[in-house]
Amino acid sequence: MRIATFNCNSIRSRLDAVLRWLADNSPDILCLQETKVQDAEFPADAFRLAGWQIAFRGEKSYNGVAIVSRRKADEVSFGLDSEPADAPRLVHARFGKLHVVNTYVPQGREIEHAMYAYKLAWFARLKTYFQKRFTTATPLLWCGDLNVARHPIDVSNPETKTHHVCYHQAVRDAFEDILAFGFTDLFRRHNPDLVDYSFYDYRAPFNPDQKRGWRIDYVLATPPLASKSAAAAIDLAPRTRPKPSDHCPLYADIKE
DNA sequence: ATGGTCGGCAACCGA
Repeated sequence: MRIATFNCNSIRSRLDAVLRWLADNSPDILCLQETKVQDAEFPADAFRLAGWQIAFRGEKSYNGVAIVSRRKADEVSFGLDSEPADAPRLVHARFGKLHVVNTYVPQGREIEHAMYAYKLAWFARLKTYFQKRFTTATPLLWCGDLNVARHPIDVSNPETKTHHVCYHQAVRDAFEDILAFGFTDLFRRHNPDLVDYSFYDYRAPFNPDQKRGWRIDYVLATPPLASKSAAAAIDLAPRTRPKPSDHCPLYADIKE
């Protein structure tokens, strides 16, 4: 089976790009982030007409997550179950024994901003969420825009990014603390030395060789699935199409 | 070099 994740930066604006990516890549499950639309205005019919099931939760202008799937989920839930109430940043779906958690982690704005403390707390809350529901024996995939680069190889010019909210030591530590639950970073497992990014800031447009970016989107798997993982890659194609995206789809192939 | 461009939405916020 193929599982993928894509921060689409507005599902209405990127609808054609997403449907084309689905048709071209035929994933079983695609996790979307930053759909940026209220549920009543979500273009669900376009997915259903193309043969896809979809579960979504969003709000006006910001955030929003969705899970597109060939098969209908047996169970869907939304959000962290702890206080304070959170923006629509998490959707969980179960397909038989397989659990998928799709998150859009708070970006954090600035190290000194309250949103960065919120981001660090969000990671801690997510760890509790996983610990309460799952064990390392659960076939579980954690996907999404996690707004953190793990290692120097995962960001261009890392020495200049140590005070950035997506590479600061505290957020990297918070991420590793959740990975220690038992997650394997499938892209890095299959491409141990490959410099490939999943995000390219629109504000750095003179980037023809894709040399300035970040690997902040992930497919993470617990041992029962990591052991069956066969390949993982970032697809740069949507960056060279008529409506280029800042994030790139990332997918992993797992043997049945 | 400390900028730059998007998307939503209708002024600027967020990334």
